[in-house]
Amino acid sequence: MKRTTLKDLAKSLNTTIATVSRALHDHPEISDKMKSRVKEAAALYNYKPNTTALSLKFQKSYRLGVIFPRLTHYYLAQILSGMLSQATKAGYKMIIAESNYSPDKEMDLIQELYELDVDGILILPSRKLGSQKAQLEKLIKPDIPFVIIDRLIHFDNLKTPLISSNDYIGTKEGILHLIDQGYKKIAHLRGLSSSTIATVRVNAYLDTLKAKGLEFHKEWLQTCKKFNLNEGEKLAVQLMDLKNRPDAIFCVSDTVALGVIRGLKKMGIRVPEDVGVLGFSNSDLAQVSAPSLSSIHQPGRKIGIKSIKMVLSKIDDQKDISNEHLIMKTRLVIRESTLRKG
Amino acid sequence: MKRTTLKDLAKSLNTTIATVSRALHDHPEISDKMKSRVKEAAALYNYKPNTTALSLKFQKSYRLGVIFPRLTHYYLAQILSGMLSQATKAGYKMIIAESNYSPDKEMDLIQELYELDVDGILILPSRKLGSQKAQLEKLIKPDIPFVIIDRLIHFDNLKTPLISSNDYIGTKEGILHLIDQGYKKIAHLRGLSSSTIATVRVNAYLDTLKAKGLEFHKEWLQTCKKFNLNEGEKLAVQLMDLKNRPDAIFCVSDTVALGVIRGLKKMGIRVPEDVGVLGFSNSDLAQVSAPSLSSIHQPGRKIGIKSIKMVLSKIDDQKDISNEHLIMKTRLVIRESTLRKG
DNA sequence: AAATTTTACGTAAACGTTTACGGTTGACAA
DNA sequence: TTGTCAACCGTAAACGTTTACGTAAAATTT
Repeated sequence: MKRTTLKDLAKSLNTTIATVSRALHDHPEISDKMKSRVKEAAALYNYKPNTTALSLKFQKSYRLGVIFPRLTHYYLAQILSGMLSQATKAGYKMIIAESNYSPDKEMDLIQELYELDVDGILILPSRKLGSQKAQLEKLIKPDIPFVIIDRLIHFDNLKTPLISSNDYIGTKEGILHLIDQGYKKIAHLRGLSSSTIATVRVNAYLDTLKAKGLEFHKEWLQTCKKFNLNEGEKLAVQLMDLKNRPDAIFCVSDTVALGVIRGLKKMGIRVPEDVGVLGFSNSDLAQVSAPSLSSIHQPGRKIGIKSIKMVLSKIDDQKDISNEHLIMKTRLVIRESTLRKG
Repeated sequence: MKRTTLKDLAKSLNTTIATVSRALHDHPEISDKMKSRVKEAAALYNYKPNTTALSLKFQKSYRLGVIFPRLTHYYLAQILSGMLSQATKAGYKMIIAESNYSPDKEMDLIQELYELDVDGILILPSRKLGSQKAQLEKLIKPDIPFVIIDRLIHFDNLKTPLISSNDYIGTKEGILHLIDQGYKKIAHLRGLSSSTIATVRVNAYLDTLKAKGLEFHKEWLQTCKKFNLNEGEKLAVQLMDLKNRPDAIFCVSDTVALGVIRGLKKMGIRVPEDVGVLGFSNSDLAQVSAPSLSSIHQPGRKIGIKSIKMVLSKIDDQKDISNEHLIMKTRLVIRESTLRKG
């Protein structure tokens, strides 16, 4: 009924725990005969080492902590899924916490993770983080690897590895696609100014417009705060009320994009014929909407997998990762909402 | 730098580990003076007990294992979110695994969870489970609590607690709402016949039709296999090709429902004016679709929370939970896709 | 044959806890 | 004075591992 231990094996073989342990690890000072006897017994009694005892012995918890702002978003769940598969493969367990987009909660959770003796921490910081950056920096213990995902946060006195998608190129490809489809007046509903990633996208947007010689008006660049349907709808109406109307809208998220489409429809504006709409993240929402939504796919699973690999390369192989910046390729997924040619 | 241990406290107070431990636990054979000295030092050095050592000592891992078919579905992520918050609150960690809807993978994962010494297992079995039921039953160890979520599986020689939403009443309310909106020919795209829950919904559907004296044709009851957009679309076309067309379609999931809406639209059929469409689960897809989708909300978070509470009532309080069947209330969320009156 | 090395295994400490048991003080009663 | 009994604290074992160190027998060298 109870799990077999080294002691059980030792007793049944009339030897000691030490010998059994060494035999199982193919220690050179154990005879081949003893090794095979031990391994046979281990297989017979289905011996599995007790991970708790190993943790205590090696002062390693084999636990990784990760803080998500939320789990019910497609992209974030994809990241989690990638993390879990990779961590499990490497014999690590994950402790998952939800910050609910609250920077304060994040700080508390980091503390709790340290108290649980995690061997590493991964975090997807809230986009509302800003003034609390310094506070966050103080919490980080340099001897425990700390990886930041999906944000580009640079601390003053501390280097931390970063992982995100390449939103600059992703955005650029998206805008080029819009231009290719004949859209000439492209608006952008951007993310918070406190988010470096939002700024990266804005820069890519502006750079591409300029490179292609397209016009730009500052009324075409609006900032989202709620990131929900209603906000998209309102901003769409606002954009269409301008005397110089845009003919395409590049949105910070799929949800906002769907709000935009809803707003446009209510005003009798056709998508994609009159106005093109481009989302971001390629969530499950994109393909079910009507019209289906073109979007910039972020490789969530890959980001999850890579981030775990990075943490473990530090933990298991003492690799210095403090300067690593992993920027993963996006992929433009073209659907109906931007397709008015061919 | 390193974490404070009982040994550290003992040394700094010139006493022994045993005394420190007892003082922290308010043992009666420790003087009040010593207690306050110890507690003061513990606070000063920020002592936190080592969970690994406790696990080893008490032969409890404080880990719960849970197997999800997938994490990127809204409803499932909600359940996970509820589980995590409750487990954390109780000082337990969760080991999460993804079965990818494969019964074989599920079996493997259960084994792996046992090897990780989990104190309890929760599982959302694949809907394709069927012939493997007996095999699953054999894997279950009676001394480790095993809770089945979102399915109604009854084993031959073993009682396991079940948790799910009350799909019978949920379905009934949904159908009654359709009837209330004037729909008279209601079709149902059902789940797999191997799923007890799918059968419950079919029964509720049939019972309600009969109770209200509505007509039923067996062509109106079709079985989904893929549960994706395309399948919904195809089945919608199929239903509309019948000489006796239904005027409402109750779907097994929101995704299928959105596929149905897409199919209907392509055929020029208006939703909800000509045909009403009702989904299930109330995922994030429901509110963003056009028209927005009425759906039957399943209380994911609550199910997650309750299931953890149930497992822990067995682990921590030795409560017998083998006969527990927790059936949670659903909530009908009425949106545009079924609303053709007022 | 004696000295030396090698081979192969056992002993015990350590990781951080809890707790049964033992032991030392002092107060109080006989 | 001697004995009894709390009150209070220390010793050590246990949970399941790994591993430095010790040690016996066997193999090799002189």
